Amino acid sequence: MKVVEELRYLVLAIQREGNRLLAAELRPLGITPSQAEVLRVLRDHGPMTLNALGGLLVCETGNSPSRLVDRLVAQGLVKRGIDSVDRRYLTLSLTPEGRALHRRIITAENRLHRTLDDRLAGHALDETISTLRALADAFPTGAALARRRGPELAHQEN
Amino acid sequence: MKVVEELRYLVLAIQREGNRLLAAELRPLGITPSQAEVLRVLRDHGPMTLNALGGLLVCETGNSPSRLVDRLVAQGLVKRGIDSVDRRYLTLSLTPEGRALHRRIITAENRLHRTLDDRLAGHALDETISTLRALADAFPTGAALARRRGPELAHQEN
DNA sequence: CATCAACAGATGACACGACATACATGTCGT
DNA sequence: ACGACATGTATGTCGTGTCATCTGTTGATG
Repeated sequence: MKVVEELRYLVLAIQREGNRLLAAELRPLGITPSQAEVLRVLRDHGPMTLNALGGLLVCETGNSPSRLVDRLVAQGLVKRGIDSVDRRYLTLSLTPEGRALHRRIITAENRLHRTLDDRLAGHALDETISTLRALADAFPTGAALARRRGPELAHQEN
Repeated sequence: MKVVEELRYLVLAIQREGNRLLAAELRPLGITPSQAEVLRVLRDHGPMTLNALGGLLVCETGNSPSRLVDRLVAQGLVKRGIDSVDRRYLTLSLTPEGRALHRRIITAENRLHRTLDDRLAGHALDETISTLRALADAFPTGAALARRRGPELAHQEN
């Protein structure tokens, strides 16, 4: 089995299991990992339009996460306003309930991170991270992640 | 952002984009990445039951990939027989069409692998692979991958 | 033999995730 | 002002992926 192929399957396996573990942690909160990512981005990067949100999400390639947001609005976690000067734009922001839930999400994610840290004990992650970044940064969702890492470092934002 | 958290998002981004690229390569063949994995496992590990297939798939945690197989049967790529001595068991095997398609799948996957190799040029993958294995092997689907790497090395197969 | 537990697989329900397309709103050239 | 075009969002469709539950078959227990 080629090295790059094993890498592909390892990434697949880890993503699946990580997602399953996180889903289990989040289930008591009534949300999914993708929904948690939306809340997190809205929390960290203030009110924004649907397109801008899509550009910061890793979990969706961007077309536009209308339906993902729909469910959060239905749960009262996100407020969807209409921009008054250009009515094409939405203004997405967290409701107080969304902000409160965000704190519990952090706790749940931290439990997952402890689990992962335990499994990774004894492995230096620097080289792994930099290798994976080299792969990811060339892709749109990898770029989304780079934007979230440090907006000040990103060039040519649209 | 914690290191392990960045790792989680990198894995997510790479899995998504890798899947998208592979899906694009496979689209002309009329199958999806998950379906390709089934064909590959059936090809490499002979006829088997649905449960055994589930145990070797990374793309699904195993409950049982009935519906995944359904579509392959509907396309005439997989034959679903019933074990004559115990009618609970299926006997899944490739049809000649499935075998023929498998060769074209290999070609498509190789195109993806070349793309990934290019992006990874200059990065030594050994440490990355071993770190990711440490993470994956503790999980069921990671164990599936380990079984596919070398059945002779796996202990306590069920 | 009757019953029941264990097991293989199928199915229902729900939320993604990707793609294509439709709709609504704005902009710009003439 | 009008009409082509661009842009932001919504929606339809399809194939997963996960969980829960159901059905049918076998085998063990009495």
